[in-house]
Amino acid sequence: MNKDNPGEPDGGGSRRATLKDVAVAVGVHISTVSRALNPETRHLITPQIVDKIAEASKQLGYQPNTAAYSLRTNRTRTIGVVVPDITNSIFPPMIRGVEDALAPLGYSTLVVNTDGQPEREAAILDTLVARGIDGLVVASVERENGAIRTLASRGTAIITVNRRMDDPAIASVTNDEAEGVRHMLNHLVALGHRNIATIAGNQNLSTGQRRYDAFLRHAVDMGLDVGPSRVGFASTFNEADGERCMEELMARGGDFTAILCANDRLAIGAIMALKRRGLSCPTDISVTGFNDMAMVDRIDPPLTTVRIQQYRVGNAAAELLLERMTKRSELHRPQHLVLPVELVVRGSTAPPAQNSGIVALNNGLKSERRRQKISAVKA
Amino acid sequence: MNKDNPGEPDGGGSRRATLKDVAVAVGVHISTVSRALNPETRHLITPQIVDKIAEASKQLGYQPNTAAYSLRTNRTRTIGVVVPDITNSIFPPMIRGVEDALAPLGYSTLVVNTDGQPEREAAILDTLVARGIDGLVVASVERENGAIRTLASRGTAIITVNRRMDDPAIASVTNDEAEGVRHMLNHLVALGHRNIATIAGNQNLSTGQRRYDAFLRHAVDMGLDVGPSRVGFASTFNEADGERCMEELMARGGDFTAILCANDRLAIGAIMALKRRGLSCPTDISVTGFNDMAMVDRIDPPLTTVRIQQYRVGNAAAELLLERMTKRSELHRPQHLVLPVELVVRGSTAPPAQNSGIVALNNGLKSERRRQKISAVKA
DNA sequence: CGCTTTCATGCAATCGATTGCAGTTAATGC
DNA sequence: GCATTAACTGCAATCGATTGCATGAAAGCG
Repeated sequence: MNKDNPGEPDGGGSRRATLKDVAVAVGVHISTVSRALNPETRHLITPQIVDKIAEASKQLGYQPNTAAYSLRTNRTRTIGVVVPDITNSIFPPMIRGVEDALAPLGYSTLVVNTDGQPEREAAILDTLVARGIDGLVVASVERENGAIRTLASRGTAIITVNRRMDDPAIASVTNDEAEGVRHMLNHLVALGHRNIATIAGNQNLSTGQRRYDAFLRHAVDMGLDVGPSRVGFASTFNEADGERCMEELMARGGDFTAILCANDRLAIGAIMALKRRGLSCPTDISVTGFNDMAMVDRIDPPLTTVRIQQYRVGNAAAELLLERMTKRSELHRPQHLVLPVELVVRGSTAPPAQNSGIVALNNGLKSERRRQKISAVKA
Repeated sequence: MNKDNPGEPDGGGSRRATLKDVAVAVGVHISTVSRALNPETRHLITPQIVDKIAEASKQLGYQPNTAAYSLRTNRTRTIGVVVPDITNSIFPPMIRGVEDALAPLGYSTLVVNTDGQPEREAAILDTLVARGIDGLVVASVERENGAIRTLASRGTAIITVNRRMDDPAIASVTNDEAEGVRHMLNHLVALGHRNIATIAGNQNLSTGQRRYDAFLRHAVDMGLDVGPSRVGFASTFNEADGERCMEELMARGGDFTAILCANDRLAIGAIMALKRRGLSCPTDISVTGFNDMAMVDRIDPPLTTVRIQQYRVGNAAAELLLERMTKRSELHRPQHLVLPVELVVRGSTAPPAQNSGIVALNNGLKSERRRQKISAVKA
């Protein structure tokens, strides 16, 4: 009486086997099959029957219908991963970190891009919750985000990764930005730099804000001069903005011998700006990055940077998320995991040259040097 | 009588509104609501009622339950994207190409990694079909793959992207490998190279095979000598294997002045091997890549390579897939789209030096040159 | 040997949508 | 003014699983 022919395991266009098919094959009720196939309820069924059901279900190639399962249980075993742009190479390792933790447990991952546009992000979050995702890993979040807050307050399991919100109620896994900046400043000072500029990132992002804060705090602690003429603000974490900021800083006088950039892409842009001006990194100016994204060890010059744990940050986020998705009974205390970072010294930093810095060069002579020095006076 | 309180649009832990909620709010049957909300069937309902329903549904924040929809219609509006490793930077642009084409139409994308392991791929494909995906974009496919073939023959919409199967029945969107290789050989010959080696990719992959075939064919056409001593085979498209192959080729004599690598990562490995040996690219040996993956324009030396259309290849695949998913009625003729490629000349290629090549150097003198020449004799 | 308890299984409701069919109402034709 | 048709809307089955409850049989007990 069945509309199609199940029974054969691999027929041409044959319907997928259902619980019912297995049930009639074995001669039991579908609820028995359901219980026998579910490890949680298997003990309710006579072992011999369980065996027969297992056999038949294998035979028929039975695979549970996800939609039916979701409809009934309200769980999809799907999570959403929201990134600004998968094309930005720091995100894929995070995504893999998430997937590798969750896939073995039967979860699938919906990956979506926001391009850093909050409105788009809001729309995307809507689609994801409409799809009934069990949890959300968000790498694109700004420091304040109403959509995320309402979702979280409604009980959706959410973890932000790499970035965090100001609201401490939203759990996060991030890197130790402050330590990274401190290490980097130490490194530069140890090389003899005293006049250090910075290209700060977008201050609406926790990464941008925290790295800049740390720069200010630690620079002062180390007795360095920081003034507005030594700070450029990038609105986007990309090469073009790095270039723009570097040019601005140079135009403003540029009495510095090193520049700490809030991430690798800004640093790359900064180096391009230097090159364009006929200056060289690190000979004239030391440039540092942050993140240690792929390939920055192979560029020219190899970038000195702070290595964040891109994969692990995603992996850890997935594990926290898992907790929140499963034992959603116990009320979730806010959780904030901060992973340690590591300084990676490469070729883009060097001791300040006798007469290095840009001031020297601003005053006319391109590749020649002058004596008027500010940098590395009495390191 | 309702278990929870819908009605308020944004309540605390309130249930999601269903068709039923909208129906009682308006005072019609749920089937009417369903039809009114579906553009296809909207015309069956009185306009005023449609308006009231639209109003109420907005008011209640109604969003259709995906699981219920899928269960009933057997369509999930979800597609699977299978890549070897999202961390490999040529894949993210393809994935974005797919997403950007499909997301506006309400499709979501499940991204999964195979790590190039066929067994893992098979298991992953199983999960995807178990989830009832409407279509599949596969970037990880080898030239022969039984799992894909059975899926396709059972009616699943499938497109392979970047790579293709030998079986012409499986639709694909790829790049013009042969043209890329031809352009590159032309470029090298124009520079004066006559002795050109190659590091071929995995021959189980269409990219590896086609690029190598093209190398052989066009090299012969151009009257170049190619012998076994000038061919290295990489089993994996990565830097380590490129390095290994380059070392082997050098150990074997290395009577060549340029080497064409089957992709950028192999080229990077080759350049590392040269550096390690104290040789320089392009002064001693010209090295070329394929793909133009991100950042190879910034490495040292900037890589001469063939630009494939990473984003467009994914984008086009999504569009073909869409056709196959929607009008699945008409029988699908095999489709193979091949996108044009472009030569990108950068710093890793140069005319052969007077006494360049490795033979010269193998015979003892490191950076010095000898007269015994094979290269660029009478170009 | 009869009664209670336990264990295994079946029954049927349910999740939230879609859709063929039936029924109602209104409109039209003559 | 009545019959016929058209236009809406409602009814109810259905998709495939899960699960509380009921029922049946077997086992234990006195």
